[in-house]
Amino acid sequence: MPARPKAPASSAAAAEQERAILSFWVHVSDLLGYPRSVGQIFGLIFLSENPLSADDLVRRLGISRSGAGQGLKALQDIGAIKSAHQLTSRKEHFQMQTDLGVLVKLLLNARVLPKLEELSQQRKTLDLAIRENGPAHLVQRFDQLDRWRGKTAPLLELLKTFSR
Amino acid sequence: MPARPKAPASSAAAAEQERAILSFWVHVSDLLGYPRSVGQIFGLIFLSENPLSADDLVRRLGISRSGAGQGLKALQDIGAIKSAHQLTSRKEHFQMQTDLGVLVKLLLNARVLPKLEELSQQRKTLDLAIRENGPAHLVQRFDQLDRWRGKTAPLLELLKTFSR
DNA sequence: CAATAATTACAGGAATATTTGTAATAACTG
DNA sequence: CAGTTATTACAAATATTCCTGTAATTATTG
Repeated sequence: MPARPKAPASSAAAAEQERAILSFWVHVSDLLGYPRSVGQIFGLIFLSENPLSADDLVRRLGISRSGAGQGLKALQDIGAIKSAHQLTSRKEHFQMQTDLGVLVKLLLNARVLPKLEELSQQRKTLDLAIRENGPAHLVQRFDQLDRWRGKTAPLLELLKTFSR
Repeated sequence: MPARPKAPASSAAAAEQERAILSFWVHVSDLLGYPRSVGQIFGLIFLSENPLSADDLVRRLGISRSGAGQGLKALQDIGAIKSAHQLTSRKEHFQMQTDLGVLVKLLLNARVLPKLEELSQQRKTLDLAIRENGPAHLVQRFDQLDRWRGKTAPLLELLKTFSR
């Protein structure tokens, strides 16, 4: 019987549950535009009682060492995980950020809002230029965009407020 | 002098403006997870005073006929453009949806919300299962997720309300 | 401070996504 | 309803993204 030290209440069911949880985080990762492996890595860290090293991930996911490194870096950059130094080992270990609320704010700030801001800025510039010297039908197009903006701008403001 | 019938106030500047507007829509398209060509196609339709046919797009973007067809289909599916039948030609022509507010709602409903809903459902299932028979440290993880949910759920509700 | 262990940078290869080309289908015209 | 024009479906080609393997760099230990 292969050794499996931790809480294997019903070993098969537990394994299935782990699989489902990994799959959940892979979906989240995908929704946010991160590669599959990033979701898997976060999933394992979420699942694990103790902090994990890059080599742990290599072993359990079958990915390359550098792939693990890249994924961990991405997760650290957005603040989803943080380094947790182990006394017994020299390798760097990682655990999940305890306050996931912070994570959401960081994600909005780092990925979503900058893009939206840039688009909003671009739109404003174009709008001005077109109204200055563009053909009539394009002015009309930007009028349409303005009406759209009237409806969505509150939502954007809310997102911004939320992310502070 | 090559013929250019419409409003060429200052031909070079106008061309630059068109390029900037196309680029804007390509960015929007990318943000929403659509390929580049979809953004370009919508951009041209946005720019054009009159409805455009698939062949117009082929000519002006240098893409293939079937690529144009696929892009147009995607834009129709989300309601960004609509078919506008021309008396003079047998080809199908397209113009942009006049009410872009509708577009935002459609996008939310068709792309964003379903994914969020599915994740939310998955989370609920997992949470229940873990609390029923999972190890203590995982129960704790889901407690953390719950706190996160407490902060983001209102935002989700708002999105849903908004999209109706 | 030499020797070793761990992480990072980056070019090349594998996997995915997008675009094209062709062939089949559908719609219109005389 | 035969001939023509337009659209759609789908396999193959191309481009992009992601992952791996190696080499260079940094950190740690004795």
